[in-house]
Amino acid sequence: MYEKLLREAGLKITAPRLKILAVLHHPQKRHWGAESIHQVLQEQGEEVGVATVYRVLTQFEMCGIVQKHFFENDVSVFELSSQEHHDHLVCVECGKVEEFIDEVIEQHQTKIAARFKFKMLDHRLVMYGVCEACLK
Amino acid sequence: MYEKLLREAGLKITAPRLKILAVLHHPQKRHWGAESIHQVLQEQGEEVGVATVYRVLTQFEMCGIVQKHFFENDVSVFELSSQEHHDHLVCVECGKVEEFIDEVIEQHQTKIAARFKFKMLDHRLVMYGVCEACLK
DNA sequence: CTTAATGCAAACCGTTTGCATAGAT
DNA sequence: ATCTATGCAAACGGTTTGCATTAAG
Repeated sequence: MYEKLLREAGLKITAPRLKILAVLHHPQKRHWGAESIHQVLQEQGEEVGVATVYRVLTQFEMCGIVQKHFFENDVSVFELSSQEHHDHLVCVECGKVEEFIDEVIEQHQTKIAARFKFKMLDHRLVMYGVCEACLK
Repeated sequence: MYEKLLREAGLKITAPRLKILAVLHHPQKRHWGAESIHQVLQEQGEEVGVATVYRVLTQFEMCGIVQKHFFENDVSVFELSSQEHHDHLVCVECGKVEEFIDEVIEQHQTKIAARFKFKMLDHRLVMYGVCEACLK
C-alpha cells in the first residue's frame, strides 16, 4: 500500500506520486531513469508531466523512498530503497542490472574508512561487465 | 615528458593537449572536471576552447591516458590513469578525493562476477563520507 | 479555505557538433 | 600538401524553474 509509505514520509497522497511508485515497483525492473518513467506513464495514457516526475523523484530521494545512482552513463537512475545495502553489477551490453550483497566487502570498507579517518556515510560498488546472455 | 605519451598514443603533439596534460598532472589535485580545466587554463591566459577540452579528454580516455568518473554528482571528472587499479573515498563536504587499494576487496569482486557469470570489464568502488578536516 | 502539488513552457548547464581556419607532420 | 586539431557559436538532452492552475487536507 503506497498510501502508507507517502503518509509516513509526510507527503500528500496524489495521483502522480502513486503512479510513479507503481512504476518503480515493477516486478522485473528495479532501476529507472526519470525519462523512462515519464515515457511509461505516457504510454499508459497517464497525464504526468516530466517536471513532476523529476520533482517527485527528488522528494522521494530526500525522504529515503528511493535511491539515486549514476551508473557512469550520464543518466541518473532511481530504485526503491531496500532495507539492506546492496551493490550492483551492470551489463555494458544490454544495461541489465544485478544486485548483490557481500559482507566481507562491506566490512573491509569500514576498515578503510577508519584508516583514512573518514566518517563514512554511504558507498557504492559497481562492477561493469558482460552478462551471461550477452556473452553469446 | 608528455610528448612521448602523446606520440605513443598516436596523437599529434599540439599545444592544447600539452596544456591539458600539464593541468591533469597537478601535484595536489588528481581529479578534474572538464569545465575546471578550461577555467584554470583561462586564468593562466591560455587560449583553449571548452570544446577542445572536452574533445581532448574524450580522446585521452579512449587511448587510456585518463580515466573518467561520475562521482554521483552530475559532473564527470578525469584523472591521469595510474598503472594499478584503485578506488575512491570522496568527502561530501569539501569534495576532496582520496585513493586506496584493497586486495581483499578486489579478489572478492572477481568471485562475485563469477557467481553471476559476468565477464567483468571494470569496477568502481566509491565511499562517500566526511574527511578528518571537515569533521571539525 | 489554505497550502502544497501539478502541467506547461521556458530556462539551465554540462557536453557535443558543424564548419571554416590554423597547425602538425 | 595533406589531413587532423582547434575555436567559435549554435545545437543538444537531461534536468530545473517560474508561474498560473488544480487538488489535497
